[in-house]
Amino acid sequence: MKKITIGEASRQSGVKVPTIRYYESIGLLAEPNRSEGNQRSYEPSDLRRLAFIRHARELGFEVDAIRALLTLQDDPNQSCASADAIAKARLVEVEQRIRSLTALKAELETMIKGCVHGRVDECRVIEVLADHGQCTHSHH
Amino acid sequence: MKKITIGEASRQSGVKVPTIRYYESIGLLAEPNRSEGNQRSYEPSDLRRLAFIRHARELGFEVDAIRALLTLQDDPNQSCASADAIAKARLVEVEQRIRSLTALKAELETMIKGCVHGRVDECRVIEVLADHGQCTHSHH
DNA sequence: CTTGCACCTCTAGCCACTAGAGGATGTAGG
DNA sequence: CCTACATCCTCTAGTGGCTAGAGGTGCAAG
Repeated sequence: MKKITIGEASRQSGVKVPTIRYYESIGLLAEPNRSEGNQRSYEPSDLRRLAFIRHARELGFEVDAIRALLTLQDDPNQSCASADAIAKARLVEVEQRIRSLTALKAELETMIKGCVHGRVDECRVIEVLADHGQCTHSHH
Repeated sequence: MKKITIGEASRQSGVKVPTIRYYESIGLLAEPNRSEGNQRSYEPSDLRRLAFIRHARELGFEVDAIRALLTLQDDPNQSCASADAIAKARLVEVEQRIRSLTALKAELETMIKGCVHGRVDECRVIEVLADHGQCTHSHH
C-alpha cells in the first residue's frame, strides 16, 4: 500500500499538480482520500483517469466532451454510439481548422514573399493586412 | 462632416461594438472624439485601423503582435524588417499547428474507424483515449 | 411627445488553466 | 531530536480576447 501523492500522480500522468487540483474542483476527478495530515492520496485508478483526461485534452477535446466520455467509460454496458459521435464532431472541427489554417498559410507566404525589406510604406505585410481585398484566398 | 457612430464603425469594419470599446480600453485604438451627448465619433482613419486589426486577428495574430504592427504602420519610414519577422514567426506557428492537427486527424480517423458501435467496453474511441501507447502517430 | 433603438459605463463571466501568497506537513541528514 | 528543505495545503487573482448583462442616457422617427 504505497501512497500516491499528488506530486507522484503528476509525474506519472504528466498533468501538472495545480491542474489536478483544478480537475478535482470542476468534478472531472473524484475527491481522493486524504492522509492524516490532510494530503491527497491517489489510487491507481485515479492515475488511469488522469492519463485519459490528459490524452483527450491533447487531442483537443473540451472538458465537457471529456466529462461525457468519462461518464461513458464508467458504465461499460452502454452503447458507444455517443463516444463515436463526440469523436466524429471533433474530427469535423479538426478538418475545418486544417482547411482554414492552410489557406492562412498561403496568405502569410504571399505576404512574406512580397516583402523586400524596404520601408514600411511599401511593405507587403502591412499592406495586405490593411486591405483584406488583396487576399488571394477567401476563407477567413 | 457625417459622424461615424460606434454602431456604424462596427458595421463597416465587421468588429462588434463591445469589441471596439474593448480595443480602445487596451489601447489598440485611440480614444475618439465624443459628441455633445458623450457618444463616440470616429474618423475614416479609425475605420481603416479597425479593418487592419480585424484582418490581423482573423489571420491569428495576437494582440501584442498587432500592436507592434500598428506601431510600424504609424511610422512609414521605418524598415519593415520587424513586420516581416512577425509574419514569419506567425507562419512557423501556423505550419506547426497544421502538422499537429494533421496527425491528430489521422488519430481520430483510426479511432472512429475502429468503432463498431458495440458496447463501451469494447469501444476503440474510449480505448485509444485511455492508452496513449495505442497512438500510431507520435506528436502530441 | 413618446416609442424604441442605439448608445453609455461598469461589473462579471467565459475557458482551461497558471501564478503567487502564506502556511502546514513530510522526510532526510546530522 | 532538530533542522533544513521539498512538497503539500487553501485561497485569491490573473491570463487572453472577448461576451453578456444591468441600469441608465441620447437621439431620430412617427
